[in-house]
Parts: sequence; C-alpha cells; structure tokens
Amino acid sequence: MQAIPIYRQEARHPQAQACAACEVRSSALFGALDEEALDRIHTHIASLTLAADTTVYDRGTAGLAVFTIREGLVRFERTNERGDRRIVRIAGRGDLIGQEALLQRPYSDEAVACTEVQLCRIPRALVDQLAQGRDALPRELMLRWQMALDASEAWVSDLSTGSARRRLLQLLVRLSAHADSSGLIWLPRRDEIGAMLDMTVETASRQISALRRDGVIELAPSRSARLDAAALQRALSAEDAT
Amino acid sequence: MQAIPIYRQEARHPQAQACAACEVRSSALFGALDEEALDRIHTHIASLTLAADTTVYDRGTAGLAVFTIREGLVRFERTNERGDRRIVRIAGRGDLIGQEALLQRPYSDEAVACTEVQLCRIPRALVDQLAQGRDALPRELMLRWQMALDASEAWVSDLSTGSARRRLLQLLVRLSAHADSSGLIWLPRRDEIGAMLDMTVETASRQISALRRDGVIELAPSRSARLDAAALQRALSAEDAT
DNA sequence: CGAGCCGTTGAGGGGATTCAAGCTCAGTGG
DNA sequence: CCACTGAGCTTGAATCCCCTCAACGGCTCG
Repeated sequence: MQAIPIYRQEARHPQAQACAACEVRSSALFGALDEEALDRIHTHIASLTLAADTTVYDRGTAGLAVFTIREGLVRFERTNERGDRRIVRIAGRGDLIGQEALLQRPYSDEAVACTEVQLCRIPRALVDQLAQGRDALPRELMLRWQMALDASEAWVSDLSTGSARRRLLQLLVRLSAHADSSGLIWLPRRDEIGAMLDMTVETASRQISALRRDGVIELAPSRSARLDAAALQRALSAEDAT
Repeated sequence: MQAIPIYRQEARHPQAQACAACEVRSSALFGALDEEALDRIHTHIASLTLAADTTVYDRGTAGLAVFTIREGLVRFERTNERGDRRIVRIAGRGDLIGQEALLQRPYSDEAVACTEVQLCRIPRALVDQLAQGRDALPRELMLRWQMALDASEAWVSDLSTGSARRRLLQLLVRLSAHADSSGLIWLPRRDEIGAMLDMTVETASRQISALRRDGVIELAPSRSARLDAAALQRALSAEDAT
C-alpha cells in the first residue's frame, strides 16, 4: 500500500486509488504510467473476480478488451479439428492476456480461469488512446508480447518433449512458480494435466502416484498440493541423466 | 516491380530501389512506410543471402537487429537442459524474426536457415527511430508479434499432439504453405523432423515411407518433395476419424 | 576405395494407451 | 440417517505404438 496524501484521497476515484495501490502495478502494463495518467483512466478499468473454470473469453470472439491478471492462474486452450482440446500456455499474476484485441483481432485462444482469479479489464480503446501519446506504453506492450511468445515456445520445448514423467516434472516446476503464500500450488485435474501434456488421464494419474511415492509431491484438499523442491530437482536431474 | 519515375531512378540509392521494388514489401514490416521514408532508411538496411543450415543468430547473444525474410525458411531451435534440441517454430517469406532485439533483449532462440534464405537486416536503432514518429509502425510491430505467438501456440496444438503419423501430416500441411513456384516443398532431414515433432529419426523415416506408399508424398532430389494435396487431406481426415 | 553421413528396414523391448473395474467423496433424496 | 448416484481418481491387464539397438545400402568426398 503506497502512501497517498490525505487531502487527495477523498478527491480521487476509488478505482484510481485501487490502481495506485495495486500490488502488481509495478510489474503490470500500466506500471509505466504515472499517477496523473492513472487518474485519467481509472473510470474505464473494471476490476472483476471470476470463479475457477470460468471462461474469460472465447476463441474467435471479437476482442474488446485486454486483461491484467492480479491474482490467480489462467490457461489458454485450443481445440484442433479432431476435436480434442490442448492447453497451450498458462499465465499468472502480472501477466497481460488477450492482447490480440489491440489489433482488432478475435481472441486466438479460449482463456479459462484455473483458480479463482482477479482481473483488471482494460478496454481496447483506452490502450489505443494511451499509446498515442508517445509514452513508454508501446514498448511495454511489445514486452508483454515477447513474454507470451517466450512462454509459448518454452511450452513446446519443455512441456511437449520427452517421457510422461519428465513432462509432468516440468509442469510442476512451472506451477511452483505460482505457489501461494503458504507454499501450496494449484494442481490441475488429471484430465487437465492430460490436455497440457498430451497424455491420457490414466497416465497422468499413474505419474502423479509415482511422484507421491517418490516424495516429490503431497496432495492437499481442493486441487492443491505441496512440492518438495529439492526432491523435484533431483527427480528432474535423474530424468535428464538418462 | 513497381513503376519508378525515370528521373528519380538514378538519384536513388540502389538499396532504396530494391526496397521499393521488393516483392514482399507489402506484407513485410516496412509495408506501412511510404517511399519517402524508404529513401531515408535505405542505407541502413543490408540485404544478405545465407546458405542452408547457416545460423542467423544464436540464442542468448545481444540482439542488434531484426530480420525480414524475403525468401526461404528459417527454423527456431531451443536446447533444453537435458541437451536435446527441439525446433519450436518455423518462419517464412514476409515474416519478421528476432524482434526481441527491439527490447534490448538477447535472442531467445537459435535461428537457422532451413533452405537458402534471403534476408533484410534491419538495425535495432533504425526501428526505434521510426517508431518515434507515431507512424503505423508500432501497430505493425505488434502484429508481427501476435503472428509469431499464434504460430507458436499452433505448434503446440497441432505439431505436438497425437500420433507420429498425425504430427507428420500436420507438418506437411505447414510446409506446403511454403512450396516454391514449381510446387515442391522443402523436406527436412529425418533428424530435423525428429526435432520438430519429438520423435526419433527411425520413426520419422518409417512414417515418411508409409506416406510414400500411401501416395501422399513423393521424394525429389536435394531435400525436396512433392505433395498430393488431396491425398494429404484424406490422410488427415482418416486420422481424425479415429 | 574406404570413411562417414543419411536414410531405410528389422527385431525386440518398454512406455503409453485402451479397456475395464473399483475406489473415494460430495450431493441428493427417500 | 443412509442408500444412491455420478464425477473424479486410481489401479490392473492387455495391446499397441514408438524407442532402442542393430544392420545395411546409397551417396558424397577426401
């Protein structure tokens, strides 16, 4: 929480205060904007909370807004012509999603909340307008795009390569980066793991069971789990040594 | 080839003429610029030709330039900690590559020519400078980024999913989009197919052989081949029907 | 002409899928 | 209160696809 002069607090719009105090602001898209700019834009930004497994937007629909993830995890799904869906990427706190909208393009994936998520919905027009004034915004936007591209290519090279066990270990590494304050990670359902790593639910289940026996993971209630970071690293190294 | 006033031809720099006449210009990054702008920038753009299997840039090196592909195919490779490389994306004519450089970031992949390629090397500083004047350039850049992101996510959902035969068929569909004037496609070596689809050279070879028997593909000299588009579609549908 | 690279094919084994059954657990209604 | 149900997870057994190991042929090049 930043210090805001008391005499201003009343005058400012609640959402502007929320933006100024936002804990992910420094790492998020509007981190580059100053408070004055925030004052101008606050009315257009909506804060929203979605339950787990709620769709943020659908593939193919006209994109009217981008979103900043303030809390939680979002996955991107595609369904191929054969009809089975594949999760191609996940995004978390501080990430910008739905950037296609800025190009007047339909969303290219279906975005679904993995956990309960808190989002900031930013209308396309607002970003356009801010990008006119030659701020640092275009650069900031390109940076987001590059991060998304990086994540997607890493998904190919890490999560779509090798044995089922290895791919699952890689997934756990990524999920551990989004662990909550008590060190618990969000653990996907078995069929979701399947959609992420291109394996069947049975294989996913067997691999999870194996990792439990190996002490790498310990299941917790409500789709969460606790990881033993050291054991995870050891298991990965052992895989790579093969 | 566009018409250029004769009285100007002599006065213009050869590279400026080349840019103005470039056949991919309309679809490339600088398509948004007018001739006057081209006149200003020509001296900084270098045209270069690279032989097949030549590295365009290495992962991790400081990026000083972006490249537009005028002719040929480029692949992006990553090597995971285990040591095996994976091809995560390919780019062709009209595509912009190495955009990380614009963000003062090291290149995130190794880029290698698949075929002989003709590139335009565009210094980072030049793009920065052009992006200052609030042209259509930032938008054009974001569009490139989105296209790259799209291609990468499609790679996950299409080329990293399903049986070896299905993945290979999907690869052939993509390669056929880059067929040359005589309808021949570039066919990767078997180990390259392996790196693209996460399979062994033996499996790649067996699958190619099977597709030859099925009349989908016909090998031609020097790593090229001819596809039967109808048979390819039929084979894909048959896969999906399973 | 031998060396080496690339592609092909075969045999055998292993890992993932498929098919199937049983389990836990939350929600529902008798 | 407890049987009933269905969704999600787990485990087993059989099958199959792909990997591994191996041998061989065509080709280029020193």
